[in-house]
Amino acid sequence: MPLKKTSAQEITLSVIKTACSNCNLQELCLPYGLNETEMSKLDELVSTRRKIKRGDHLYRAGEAFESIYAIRAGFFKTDVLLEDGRDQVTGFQMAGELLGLDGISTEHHSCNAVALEDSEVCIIPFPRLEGLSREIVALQHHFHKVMSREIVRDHGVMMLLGTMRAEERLAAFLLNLSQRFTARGYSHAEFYLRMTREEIGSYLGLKLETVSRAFSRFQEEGLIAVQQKHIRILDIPGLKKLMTHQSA
Amino acid sequence: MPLKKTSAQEITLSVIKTACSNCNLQELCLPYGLNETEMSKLDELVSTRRKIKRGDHLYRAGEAFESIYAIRAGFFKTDVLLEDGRDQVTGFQMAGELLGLDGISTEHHSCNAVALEDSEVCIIPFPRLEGLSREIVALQHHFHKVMSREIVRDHGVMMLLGTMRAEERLAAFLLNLSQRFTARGYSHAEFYLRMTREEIGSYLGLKLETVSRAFSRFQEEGLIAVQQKHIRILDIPGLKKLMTHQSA
DNA sequence: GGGGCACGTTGACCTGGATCAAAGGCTTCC
DNA sequence: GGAAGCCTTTGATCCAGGTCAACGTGCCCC
Repeated sequence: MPLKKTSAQEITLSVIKTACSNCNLQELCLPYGLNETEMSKLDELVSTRRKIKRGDHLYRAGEAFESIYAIRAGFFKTDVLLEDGRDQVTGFQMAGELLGLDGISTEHHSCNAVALEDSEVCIIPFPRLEGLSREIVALQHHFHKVMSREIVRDHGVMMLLGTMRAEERLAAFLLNLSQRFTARGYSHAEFYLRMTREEIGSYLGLKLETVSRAFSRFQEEGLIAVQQKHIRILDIPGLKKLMTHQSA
Repeated sequence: MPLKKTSAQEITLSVIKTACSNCNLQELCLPYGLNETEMSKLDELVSTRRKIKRGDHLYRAGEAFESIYAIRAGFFKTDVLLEDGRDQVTGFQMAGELLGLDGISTEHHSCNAVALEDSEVCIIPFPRLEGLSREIVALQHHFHKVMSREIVRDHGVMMLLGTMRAEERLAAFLLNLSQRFTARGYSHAEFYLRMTREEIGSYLGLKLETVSRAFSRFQEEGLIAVQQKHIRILDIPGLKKLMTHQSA
């Protein structure tokens, strides 16, 4: 149901629920820093949602690029496929994060986005976003920051893949998840992994067995408690130390 | 020497030389797709240059971010430093490419940019670029594409670091350089490397000895001719095959 | 134009993580 | 509720690339 500008008295519960101006992810997502008037303009733009079932694709590499997506709820992975069949997970995305920025470049998506649990995204038609960000300085600037942040994040992953040993990579991965869950108001010490050992390994440039062994080792050393996908982090400073101090 | 707006008859040779509208890198750089009027507006913005000597920094991690830079001539590397002293080269940049996009995110540069040969950059004050890209749709759109391209490039490097073996990485690296030199009108088969084996290794997540051995191996197999920094590519299909076919 | 030094090559050996293999536990879907 | 299959763990072995070491080379600066 597409949504038109509404006066105050016409606002229904469902409208309230679907507007950026009422979204509790504002601070993490695209609307960051907008005033009320600006926010309501953005509301008009971001009016449709899409639910994606666990295991389904939000988009696939090669498809025409039309929109970016803000994750309203759920958890995704993005991955890239090489001609010879090898693939790699390039990232895991959670609520408030944007998907699809890779597609702007060629006007075709360059990776696959797959839901790792039942999820919902806000659809942001890209040409209209460009239009609005010509009007709203704060939106333009924040969008640029978000793209830049993605570049910085990728440099961090390159660093991880290029210089860290297996256990350092996994420690960095867990600390990163912990920090992102914290920013969303969840426990920083206890969470369910949405992805398999193989997907973690793919992201970290390791084989699934190595990931599994590293988890076991962390458990032996009292750094974490693992049971399958359920993780409890017991010693954050310990993990940090392991990450930086190991191979000086 | 800062440059002010000039009327037609005031234009000197040095001004002509320094304008985007007369730059032969237009097609690769920021002005791509602009009409004449738009180009002249961009000329006003991109009015100062800076020369950087081999080995000098264009900017350092932590410095306040104010401008992005378009490489007018020369060759750069960017690298990131970890607290424990480990570092990694995150990219090599050549004429027509932009530097500094990582700084938008936090308003501080997140990596170092170092000239690998005597170089010259055009300084593009970022707030003014944002201003102009609110006026010029084509500029806005192209800038978004450039940032997105950087994200896609980084995913390619992650892929390389995460899934490829040493010789595949080096083959991918050589083919990428070859293709970028070609786009700039240089020979696709013969070039001087501006970086050391150690810098190549850092970028590719390998040790310098491994890079050196891989070069020797390629030479034995007749794929390339190497003498120190001078490279001649003899068998592009061979390198491509090696890149994809190896570990299927 | 010569001396020093950073860069590059090559060899020998070692090791972290890949690979191969097998068995046990969850989840999911009839 | 039961069975099938996926996911995970753990062990044994292997090897690509790292590490250590020594030597060669060419470039740059005085």
